[in-house]
Amino acid sequence: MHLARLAHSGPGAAQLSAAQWTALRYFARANRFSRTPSAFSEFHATTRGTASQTVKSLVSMGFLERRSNEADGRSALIEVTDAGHAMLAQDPLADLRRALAEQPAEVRAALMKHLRAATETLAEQRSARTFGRCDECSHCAPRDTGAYCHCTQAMLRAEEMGALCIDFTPKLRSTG
Amino acid sequence: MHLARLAHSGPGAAQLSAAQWTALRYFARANRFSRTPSAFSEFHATTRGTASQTVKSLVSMGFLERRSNEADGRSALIEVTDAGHAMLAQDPLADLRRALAEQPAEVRAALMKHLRAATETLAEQRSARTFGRCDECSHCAPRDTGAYCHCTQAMLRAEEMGALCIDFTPKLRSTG
DNA sequence: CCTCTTTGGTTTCGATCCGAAACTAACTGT
DNA sequence: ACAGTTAGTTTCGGATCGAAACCAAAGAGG
Repeated sequence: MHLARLAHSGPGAAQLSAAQWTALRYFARANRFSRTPSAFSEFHATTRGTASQTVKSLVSMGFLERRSNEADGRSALIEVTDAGHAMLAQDPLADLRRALAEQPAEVRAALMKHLRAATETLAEQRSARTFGRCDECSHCAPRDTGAYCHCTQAMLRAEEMGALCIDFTPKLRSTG
Repeated sequence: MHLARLAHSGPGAAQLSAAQWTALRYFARANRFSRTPSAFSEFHATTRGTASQTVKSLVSMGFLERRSNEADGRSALIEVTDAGHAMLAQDPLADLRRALAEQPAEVRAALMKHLRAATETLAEQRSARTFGRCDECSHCAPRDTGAYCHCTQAMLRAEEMGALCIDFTPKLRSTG
């Protein structure tokens, strides 16, 4: 609702547009299979054309870097630069994060859990994707220190397990 | 976050812009002291000029009606028309409401409570207003079936107690 | 090898939206 | 009466976004 508008009225918000902030956050959190303009366009519920412009603007500002994907000549792999991470430190939504962080841990966990459930219900109605973490995805099978992803048929390192993936599919919920 | 974008990608969303939906919802929920273009501009964290345009467009579409306020010649009182209420029935955010309504009642209550706390913290940092319900406002003193508002110095009927007010001030939280 | 289709991505164009600034009119205080 | 403030509008220019057209690489099927 208007929480988002409120959050974006902060001091550091003027430097980037709302769409640019969202893109920067997305590419900082998405895993290597999901750091493409197309994936971001789905995440942001917009068109590929608009997403392409947003990415282009951030690249020209030096906050994102575009690399070619040798496995697929059409695709591009987007990385957040050092300047991009520095900019993220001034994220106007960080205030909101801090506000939420003041809540006790178990309250936060319950909040996230139910928000996720609502999001999934909504995404299903919109026939849109959900975008979840690898360690909560049904494609992932734990192996050694990391995991094997049956979807991308690749090994994931432990530090990648918390990243967002476009192919996320929720694990079966334990009944009850 | 991107929940809002997702919610707005529904079937009926095309008929009104995001700002217009927000305005329509606001004027349907705000009490009689808060149904003005200025109050909406604060709620939406935008300028009075932009809010004026949004209201004007909705009036010309027949979803809002503008009445003069005899107590203050400058001010305008905005009302939602029957057509406006009919349009609200197709609110793309209604899907989100339904998704949340599937959660158990006490979970919803906890969610609202903590979201409100986060909003208040954030609003304080932004030196913005909070916009809460009259029955949770420190200005309200219960009287008979309604309440007396010390802020506007007016009697509120029982059915007005759930409306949003621009002058909302949270009650003192019970310590603990 | 050669088409057809699909997919990832970009560009252009027009519509819309929005914020800043200038302005009018009505209220308030002295 | 006068200055200062507040509610609201209008205009203008910039930013954004979605639709459509387009290009190139990857598959599919024969």
